[in-house]
Amino acid sequence: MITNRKRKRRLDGALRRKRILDEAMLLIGRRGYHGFSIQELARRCQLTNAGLLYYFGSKEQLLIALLEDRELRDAATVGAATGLTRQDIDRLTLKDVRRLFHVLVANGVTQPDVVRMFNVLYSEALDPGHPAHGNFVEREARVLGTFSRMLAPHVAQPLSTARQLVSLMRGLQMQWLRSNQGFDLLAEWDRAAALVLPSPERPRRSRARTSKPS
Amino acid sequence: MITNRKRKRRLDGALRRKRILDEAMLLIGRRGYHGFSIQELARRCQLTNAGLLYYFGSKEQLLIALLEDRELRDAATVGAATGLTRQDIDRLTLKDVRRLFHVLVANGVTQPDVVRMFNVLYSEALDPGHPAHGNFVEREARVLGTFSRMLAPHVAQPLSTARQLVSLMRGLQMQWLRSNQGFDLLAEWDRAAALVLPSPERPRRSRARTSKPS
Amino acid sequence: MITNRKRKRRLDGALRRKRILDEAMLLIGRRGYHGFSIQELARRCQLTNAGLLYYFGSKEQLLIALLEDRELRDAATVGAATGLTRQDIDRLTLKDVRRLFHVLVANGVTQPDVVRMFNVLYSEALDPGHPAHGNFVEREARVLGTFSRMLAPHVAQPLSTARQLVSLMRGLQMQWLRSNQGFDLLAEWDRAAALVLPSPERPRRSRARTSKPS
Amino acid sequence: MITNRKRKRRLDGALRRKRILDEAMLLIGRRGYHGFSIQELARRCQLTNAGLLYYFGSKEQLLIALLEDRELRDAATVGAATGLTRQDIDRLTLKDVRRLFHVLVANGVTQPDVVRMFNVLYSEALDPGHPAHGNFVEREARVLGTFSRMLAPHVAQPLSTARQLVSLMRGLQMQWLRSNQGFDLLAEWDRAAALVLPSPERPRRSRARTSKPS
DNA sequence: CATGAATGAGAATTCATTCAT
DNA sequence: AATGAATGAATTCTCATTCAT
Repeated sequence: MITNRKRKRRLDGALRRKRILDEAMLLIGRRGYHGFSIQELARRCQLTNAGLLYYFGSKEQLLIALLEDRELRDAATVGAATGLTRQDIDRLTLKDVRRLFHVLVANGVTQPDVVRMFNVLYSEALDPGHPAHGNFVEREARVLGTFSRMLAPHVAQPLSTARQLVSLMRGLQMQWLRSNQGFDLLAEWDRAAALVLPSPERPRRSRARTSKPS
Repeated sequence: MITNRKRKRRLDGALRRKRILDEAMLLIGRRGYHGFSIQELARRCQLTNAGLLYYFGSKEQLLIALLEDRELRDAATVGAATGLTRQDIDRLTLKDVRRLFHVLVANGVTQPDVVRMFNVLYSEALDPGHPAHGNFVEREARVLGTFSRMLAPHVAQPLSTARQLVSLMRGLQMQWLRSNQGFDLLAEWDRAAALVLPSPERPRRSRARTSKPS
Repeated sequence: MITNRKRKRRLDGALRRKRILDEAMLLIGRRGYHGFSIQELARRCQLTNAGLLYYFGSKEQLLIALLEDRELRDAATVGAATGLTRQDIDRLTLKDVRRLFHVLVANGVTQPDVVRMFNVLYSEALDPGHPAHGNFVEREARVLGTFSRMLAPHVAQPLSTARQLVSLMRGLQMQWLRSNQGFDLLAEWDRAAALVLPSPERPRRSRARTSKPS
Repeated sequence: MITNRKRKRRLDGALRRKRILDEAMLLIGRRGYHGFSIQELARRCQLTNAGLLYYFGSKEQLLIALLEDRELRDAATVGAATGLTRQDIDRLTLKDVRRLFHVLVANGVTQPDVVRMFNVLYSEALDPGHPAHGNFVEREARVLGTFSRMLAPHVAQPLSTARQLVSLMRGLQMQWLRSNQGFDLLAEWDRAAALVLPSPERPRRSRARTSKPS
C-alpha cells in the first residue's frame, strides 16, 4: 500500500516533469529559447508560473534539463533501432553506416517536433551567450568525431564527409519542416547519402581519385 | 542653400538608417529576432529608443527593412561578381553553375555576419508566427526554383540536387560559424559540390535517362 | 522503549529548533527581518521550506520565537555572570553598576552575532509596522527604566544617564561591528563609562545633592 | 522662449527626481532598503513602476542616488549653519567644536525623516552585501577621521572621543525616534556632550593623565 | 517529523511603443 | 530629426504559505 502510494506520487512528479518537458519541446521548437516564455509554458501545462519553476528552478535550467532528457532518450532510441553500441563505431561496415544514418533520419521523420527543436536551438545556440551554446559546441564536436571515426575506414576524408552528412541531414530536415513535411524526407536523404557515401559494391576510395564513372 | 541642406540631411538620414541596419544585422545575427531588443540596438547606435523607432516605426518593420536591404545588396553583389542576370538562368553551362555557387559561398566567407544573420533567421522563421516567416518561405521557394531551373539541363532530379546544394551550403556555413570559422569553408564547399554536381567533362549520371525537356 | 523514543524525538525536536534559531540569528543579523528569507534559512538548516515552517508556523512567529529565546538566554547569562537578581536593582552600589555594565559589554564581545542581530533589529523595528516593533518599544522602556532605577541613587538625572549609557553601548557596538571588530570594544566602553558614570571615590557631580551613602 | 521652455522641462525632470528621492527617503526610513518596494514608491509618486525606473535604472541605483543627493544637501546645510569650511578643521576651538555638534544635532531635530533614514541604513548596511555597505564604511571612516582631527588639540584620545560622540549622537537620535520624538533631543545631547567634551573653563581632564599612561 | 507539490501575491526589471515637443 | 518622459504589458523569479501525505 504504502509503497504503491509512494510510487504513485513519485511517478506523478516524474510524469509531470516529463509532460512539462514535452510541452517545452514544442514551444521551444516553435519560438526558440528567447521567444518562448515560462508563462506560456506554464499555462499550457495548467500550472502557475511558480508551480512550473518549482520543477526547474529557472528558464535556463529548464532548457538544460530538456536537452539532457532528449539526449538520454535519443541515445536509447538509436541504440535500440540499430542494435549498435559505442564499441562498434570503428568496426562498422559501409552498409552498417548507411543503415545507421538511414535509421537516424527515419527516426526524425516520426518526430518532427524533436527535429524542429534541435534545429532551432542548433542555430540559436551559435551565440556564445546562449545557455545552450556550450552544449551545442560540444555536441557538434562529438557528432563530427563519431561520424569521422565511423567513416574513417571507408572514405578518404572522413571529416569532410562527416560535415557533408551533417549538413545534408540538417539542411534537408529544415527544408522538410519549412515545407510542412511536404516531401519525402527519407527518400531525399537516401538520394543524398548515395552521393556522399561510396557505393558499397565497389572497392571504396577509388573514388577518391577517379571519381564516379557510373 | 536650402536644397543643399535638405540633401545633406537626407543623405545623413539614409546613412544613419544604413548604420542602424548594419548594427541590427550584427545583433539579430547573434541573438535572433526574439532575442535582441530595440533598446540595445538604440544604445549601440547612440540613439534613444524613440529616436530609433523614428526611422523604422516598429521592431517588426525594422526586420523587414533589414531583409529588404540585404536582398537588394546581395543581388547586386552576386550579379556583379558573376556577370550573370536573371535571363541567363536557363542557359547556364555546368561550369557557370559551379562558378555561381562558388561565388555565392566565397561571398559569404567575406561577410560572416551576414551569413550568421541569415542562418539564424532561416531557422527562427520556421515558426509561422515569426514576422519573417513568409519572407523565408517565399525565399526558399524562390531559391529552390531558381536552382532547379539552373540545374535542369544537367542533372536528373534538379529539385533534389537543389535541396542538396542548399543543405550543404547552409550546413557548412553553420559548422563554419560554430567553429569560429575554424576551417576553410570554400575548400569544403568545393569538395561537397563536386559530389553533388556532375563532373563537367563526363556526362555523369546515367540515371538521367528521361531527361527534362524543359 | 516508546517513552525513550518519544523523549529522544522531543529532544531532537528541541535541538533542531535551537539550531534553526541560531541560524536565523545569523541570517537576520546580516540581512535583517525584511532581507532574509525562510527559503534561505531552510536551505541552511538542510530543511525544506515546509519543514521549517512546521516548527514556527510563520516568518513572523519565527522572529518572535527568536527574540523570546534570546531574552531567556541572555537574562540567564547576565544573571549568572553578575550574581545579581531583579530584586537587587534598587540597592546596587556604583561599583556594582559599573560591573554590571562591564559584564554586559564583555558578554557582547564574546558573541558578536547576537550583538549584530540586536542592533539590526533595534533600528529596523523603529517602523511601527515591523513585527518586532512592540517588542523593541517595550524593551527600550524596560531597559531605560531598569537602568534609571539602578542609577537613581548615584546620579542626578538617572534617565539621561541611562540614555547615554544605552547610546554608548549600542553605538560602540555598531562601530565595532562595522570595523570588523577592529578595536577593543571593552576598553572603549570602560573609557566611555568612566565619563558618564561618576567616579566611585569622588562624589563628582555637585548636582548630585542628595548624596550617596555608598 | 525656447530657453524658458527648455528650462522648464529640465526643471520638471529634475523636480520629479527630487520628489521621488524625497518620497524614497521616507519609505526607506521606515522600511529599510530591503523592506521597501519600487512598486510602493512608484505608487506614492503617482508613477508606474517603469516610469520610476526610467529615472533611476534600478532599486540599487536609486539608493545610491539618494545617498549622494543627501550628502550634497547636508554638506551644504551644515556649512551654511556653522560658517565653517573643511580648511578650518584643525584649527577649531573647543567652543567651535561644541557649536558644530550642537548645530549638527539641531539640524537633525528639524528633519526627523532624514535622521531616521540614515540610522536605518546605518545598521542595515552593516551587511557587506548591502548596496550601501561601502558607502557607510567609508562614511564612518570619514566622520571618525574628521571628528578626531577636530578634537585632537583638545582631548587626550581624539578617536575615542570621536567614537563616543558618534555613539551618543546616533543613540540619542534612535531613542528619540523610537519614543516618537518624546523628549528634547537637543537638551539631551548638550548634556551628553558636556560629559564627553572637556568643559572649556577648567583645564580639562586630569583624568587624561591618571588613567591611561599611553 | 517533514516533505513534495503547488499557489497567489508580489518582486524588480525589460520591452516595444507613444506622444508632445 | 530626435528626445525626454512615460506607459502597459509582460518577463523571470522569489516569497511566505498551505495542505495532503
